[in-house]
Amino acid sequence: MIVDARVLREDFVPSEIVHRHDEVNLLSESLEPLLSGHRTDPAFLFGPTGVGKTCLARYTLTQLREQDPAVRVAYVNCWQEYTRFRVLYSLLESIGQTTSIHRSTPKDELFGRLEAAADQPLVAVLDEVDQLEETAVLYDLYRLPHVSLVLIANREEELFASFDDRVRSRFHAGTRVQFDRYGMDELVAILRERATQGLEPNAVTTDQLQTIAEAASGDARVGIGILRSAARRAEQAGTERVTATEIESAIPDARTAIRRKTVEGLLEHQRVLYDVIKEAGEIEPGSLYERYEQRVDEPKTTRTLRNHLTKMVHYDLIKSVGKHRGRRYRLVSDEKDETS
DNA sequence: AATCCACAGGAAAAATAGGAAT
DNA sequence: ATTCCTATTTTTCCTGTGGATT
Repeated sequence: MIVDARVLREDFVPSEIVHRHDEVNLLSESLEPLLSGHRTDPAFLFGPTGVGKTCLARYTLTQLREQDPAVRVAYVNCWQEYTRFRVLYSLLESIGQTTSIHRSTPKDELFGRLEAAADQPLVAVLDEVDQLEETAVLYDLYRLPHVSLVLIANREEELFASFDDRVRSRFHAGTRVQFDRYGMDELVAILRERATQGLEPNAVTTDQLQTIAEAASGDARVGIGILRSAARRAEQAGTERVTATEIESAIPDARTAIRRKTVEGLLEHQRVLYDVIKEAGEIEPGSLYERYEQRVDEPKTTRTLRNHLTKMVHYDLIKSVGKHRGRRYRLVSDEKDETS
């Protein structure tokens, strides 16, 4: 059933990009100065989740490296690496300069090393850059002449709103590539590509891919997740073809799997908060804090709970409705994704 | 309309952590 | 083992906001 499982992973980068030729061209044009040894203006990739921003960045940069292997590429996900230290560390890591760096190395030391590695140009791809808490690091990187930036985020306005003035004025220049939601047939084509590479021939029909694409509503990540999950079920059952019921049951899988993963990654105290909210359905902050304190040996202050809560809102696990006095917390509703 | 006050969230201080240097 | 150093997390202190209450 499954021939090549890698193809169905969401971080898989296909050898050919479907339906995004204009975007590829825009990005590679903006990176062109690197081939003649110049730095580039920062490039921005904007668009909702699952429209291929990350995938396209990876693809374009591997192509660039084929033309000029001297260019180094570092890929940083700012969701996990959201401090200045971690971003710099992560960049050094990918150019192999991380030896003898430890917890007590000052940030300036990290910056200095990056500065010293000017012999080869470096393209730093900062994914989910709107999650970055210390945007000052962007200014740092901007000052390095051998570092070129590719910034990936959902929306331009929100990204720039989080910048401080220094950063904002520097980043006004640069190429912007806007990604739109995939249309139904585009998504089907993408899924078809994955199916022919990853599954046995005729494992899924185009009609079935259509169903998946509809359920994914333009989000390729979700679509591929559904396909993967359905294929796994089919393999478990030992059949040669995916059945309609396998697809039906794979649809909720894809969404809950993502959530379960993030819930597992929560800290213990955050988990308690999550559980309390889950049990209550909807709860006002006051009694949320109360119940939390009853459940935990050494409760944290309400201030840090508030920090945890805003983080969990970021993770899209919970939602806060209302402001100030009348605020309530609840789990983010499963069903529909409202357009953000 | 005026006043509470429950809450959010910023800033800065303080506690914690953990590797390095001695 | 002890001290030092810095990133990170938690607490303390605080201000502003807008819904609730009178």
